[in-house]
Amino acid sequence: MTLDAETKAVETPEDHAEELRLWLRLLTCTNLIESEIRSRLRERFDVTLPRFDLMAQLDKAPDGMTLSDVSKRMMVSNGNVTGLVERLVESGHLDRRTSDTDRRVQVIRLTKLGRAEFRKMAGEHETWIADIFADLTERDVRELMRLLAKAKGSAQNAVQRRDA
Amino acid sequence: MTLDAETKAVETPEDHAEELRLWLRLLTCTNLIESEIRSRLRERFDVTLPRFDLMAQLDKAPDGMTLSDVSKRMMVSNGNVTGLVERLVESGHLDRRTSDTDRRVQVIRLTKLGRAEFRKMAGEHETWIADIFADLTERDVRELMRLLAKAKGSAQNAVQRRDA
DNA sequence: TGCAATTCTTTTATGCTTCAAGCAATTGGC
DNA sequence: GCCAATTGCTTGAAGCATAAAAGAATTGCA
Repeated sequence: MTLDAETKAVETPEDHAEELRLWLRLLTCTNLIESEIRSRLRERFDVTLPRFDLMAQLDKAPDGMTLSDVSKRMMVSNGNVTGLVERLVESGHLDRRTSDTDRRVQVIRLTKLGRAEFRKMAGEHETWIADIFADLTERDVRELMRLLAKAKGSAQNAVQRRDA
Repeated sequence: MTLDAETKAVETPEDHAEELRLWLRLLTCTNLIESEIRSRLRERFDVTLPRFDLMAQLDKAPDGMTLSDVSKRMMVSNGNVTGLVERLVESGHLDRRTSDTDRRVQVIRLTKLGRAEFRKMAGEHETWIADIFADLTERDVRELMRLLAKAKGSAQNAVQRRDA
């Protein structure tokens, strides 16, 4: 069996068609769900996904966060956060102030309005997700969690290898 | 057991925390891989993922495709395709002509240059994906494929229900 | 103390993405 | 043959996203 596998690996340069199909399926599945969530957020609350995600971060940080913190947590660029925050301050959902101890730092937090709206959205959002995964059994969910964790680890290793 | 479950369902409005965590994991996992692929495409070939995806569609259609076809296949808006195609024609990767039988229709196909470059990129791309999923066993891949298919079906059902 | 390096944020240029509105060509019913 | 509806594409406005450069403030070290 081991010999066979090795022989094959030498004969045909490599067959990675399965992995490729897995990647495509992962991507389609995620995109399908993501675009459904975007639609519902837009329709129901007239809000975009990036705005929702930013508010979700801030909801977990009652004392506020710096723009850098947000940028790291959301895994998006600094410049991106600057613009996003600007629009959310504009609409009254966020409060932004310069830190007392370091004038380079901007601290943002949810306003009362922002928090109230987010909580409302988050509640519905959770039911949408449940609805979307309704056909999966508890066991399916557990297995997916496990395999996705493994896949994520594998991807992180690949990133590491390249960065090295 | 059944009674218990039902009782619980009535008492606590619902607990969908697991599904929510599954969604977040699916999203992070996909984003991690996608951004790694974007980086590599950019570094190695100075090309963006949307351009690569569009060329991938055209590589499978030697006789060309209409913009609408591309738009459906890629699941993006018409206006998006218009701009994408414009830039790829500009750079010499695509050939675009008005259909003989219907002057509304634009038919695009890869140029010789476009095809050559795409083939080169596609080859490396496949090895990147294999590298990214290297820690998964064959069995893991099969299981993930199966569960993602189920998840996709579940999501499609949810979309259907909402559209209805 | 002074100044170089670092850190935090913003700005700029470019590209992707959507939706909505609009234009051009074709089709279908009368 | 005519005209309304449909189809295919483009345009325009707004938002999201990045990388790179630059501007401010702080830190650390000689």
